[in-house]
Amino acid sequence: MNIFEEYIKQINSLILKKQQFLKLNNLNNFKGIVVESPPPEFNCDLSCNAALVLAKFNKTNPKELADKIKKLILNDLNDFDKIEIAGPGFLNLKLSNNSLITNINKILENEETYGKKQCSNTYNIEFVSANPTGPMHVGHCRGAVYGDVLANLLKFNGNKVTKEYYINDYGNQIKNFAKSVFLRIREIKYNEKFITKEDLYPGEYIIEISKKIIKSNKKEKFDKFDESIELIKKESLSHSMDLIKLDLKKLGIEHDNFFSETKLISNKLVDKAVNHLKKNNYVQEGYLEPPKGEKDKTWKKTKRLIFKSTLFGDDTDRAMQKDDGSWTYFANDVGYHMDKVNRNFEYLINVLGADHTGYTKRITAAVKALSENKVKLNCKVCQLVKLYKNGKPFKMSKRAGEFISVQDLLKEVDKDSIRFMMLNRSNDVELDFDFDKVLEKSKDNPVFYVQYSFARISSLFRTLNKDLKDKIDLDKKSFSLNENEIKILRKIFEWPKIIETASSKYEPHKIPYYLYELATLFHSYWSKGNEDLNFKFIENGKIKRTETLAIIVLVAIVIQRGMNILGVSLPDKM
RNA sequence: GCGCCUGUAGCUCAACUGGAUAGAGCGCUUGGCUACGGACCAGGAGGUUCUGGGUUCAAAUCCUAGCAGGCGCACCA
Repeated sequence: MNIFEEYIKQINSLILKKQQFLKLNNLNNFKGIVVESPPPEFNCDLSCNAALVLAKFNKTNPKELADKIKKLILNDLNDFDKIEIAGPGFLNLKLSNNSLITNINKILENEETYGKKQCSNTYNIEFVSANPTGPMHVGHCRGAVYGDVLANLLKFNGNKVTKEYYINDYGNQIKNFAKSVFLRIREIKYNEKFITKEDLYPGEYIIEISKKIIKSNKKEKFDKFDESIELIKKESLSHSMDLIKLDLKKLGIEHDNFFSETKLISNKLVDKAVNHLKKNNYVQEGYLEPPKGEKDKTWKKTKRLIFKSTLFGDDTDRAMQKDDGSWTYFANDVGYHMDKVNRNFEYLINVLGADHTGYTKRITAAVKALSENKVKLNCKVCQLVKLYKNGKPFKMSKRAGEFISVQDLLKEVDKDSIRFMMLNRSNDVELDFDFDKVLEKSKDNPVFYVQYSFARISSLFRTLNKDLKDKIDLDKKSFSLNENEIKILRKIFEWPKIIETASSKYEPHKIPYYLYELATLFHSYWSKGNEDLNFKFIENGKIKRTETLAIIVLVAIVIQRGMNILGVSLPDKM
């Protein structure tokens, strides 16, 4: 149920019915006409721009048109008490008490699904996909939470969502990773000193993995790297992925599918994808231009397979093969995305870190080519996270430039705060994450502030000895809302719209912002009781007005739905 | 040189995707509350929305030319 959508339908069909009376030649399919919530200073519930939009297409005076529409609405629809024309021709509508009650009851009766937009599409969200050469660092955290909440959001609306992790377990970096483990094993077993080199991974976790491998392979001698490489690769990858999965679990994230790059190669998915593209002439042999900007002396002009991604909006065509004829990383990814397309997803979403900005065009182009434009791939880039402590840039690393791991972060900050704060910004803005702020129990800390409002509500219900799910009967004769309640109710009406834009534009940050605003209105109402005893909710252990109870339950419902989608807990005592 | 992102109050950011007098938090400042749950609430000051041009009833939002910052710009992954 979405109150704006319901009334725009009614208003539009009324206008259609009375098109001649309104002297409108062109309705332009009602494009751009919306009902929304007006700025608070216009004390009304809904606002509609129909006259403004239609006046434009019919070259008439918007205010006069607004006046006609106003009369029609008051005549034909009985949900409204009063309509005012404001500004250039906005219709500001005030709902009657009866329609307020009807709308409140609708929400109370469908509390589990309030805000849900009925959809049934299939989505694949690929996110995190951190290299399996080590544990997750903070940089991965933002994309992880973003992807997870996006999945929750789309699922809430009834879509089928597959959360996927692409494991880059192929290529040179994995070889170096295995080599590092091998050398650590030699170090432990034969006391050979581990020498730090550029390509090798020195981290503590490598030693842990090495120990585990020694333990599970007591007979193995680990004499030559070439002989042990397969065994080491397999086991260390599995240990490494376990570490990552554990981190994710602690953040409340679980993927549905892990897709291995190695399997992609062994199943010849790349060859299949390339052949598919060749048939359409999207891939052919050719030469690439040397990279512009800094001159690279090692550049050689070599004939190779090239994907014509410029046909699909990329800036330059892309190499599918290296000099030695093997596939590039991109070619493998094309194979992977061919598989996604074949699995019949309607929408693909890739959540990437800021360092992959330059990659999005080519893979988006590839999906267009692979699916003949039928499947939409949307690459969402999460900008950097900057860590602060006490307002100062913060580095926990022993050596400069080393990333702070998720484990380190989790030692200081709980999952709820991490999740909420990681979404408290639009994904394409850099995010400052302050360790101290996040731990504060104050208005400074939005997580706390929202949770606190729910704790207050829970406490209220304990005092009343009532349950949030108890039925509420609103009396039509005596029904009236005070100024605070009407403000809150109007905010509650906005919830479905927040869900709608957050999910259709992939902007989950709308939710924390909204919840914070809702919590503010509630805290404000609560405090009114301190100034004026008339505003106290309870008298002699009983609620004074049923209306208040209903409004508070609505707040609880929306905060629960919202925090549920964010994956943040909502304690009833704090 | 090229691409993507960003530029809004002193600071960190919103702005229903083209709507009405551009809003929050922090900081500054004035006051109130001290247990329906205290960790809050109310008010005040603070703006050329980076700059110039354009599109229209209407621009922070769209187009265009610049400026500034960030991230990238392999046959790495």
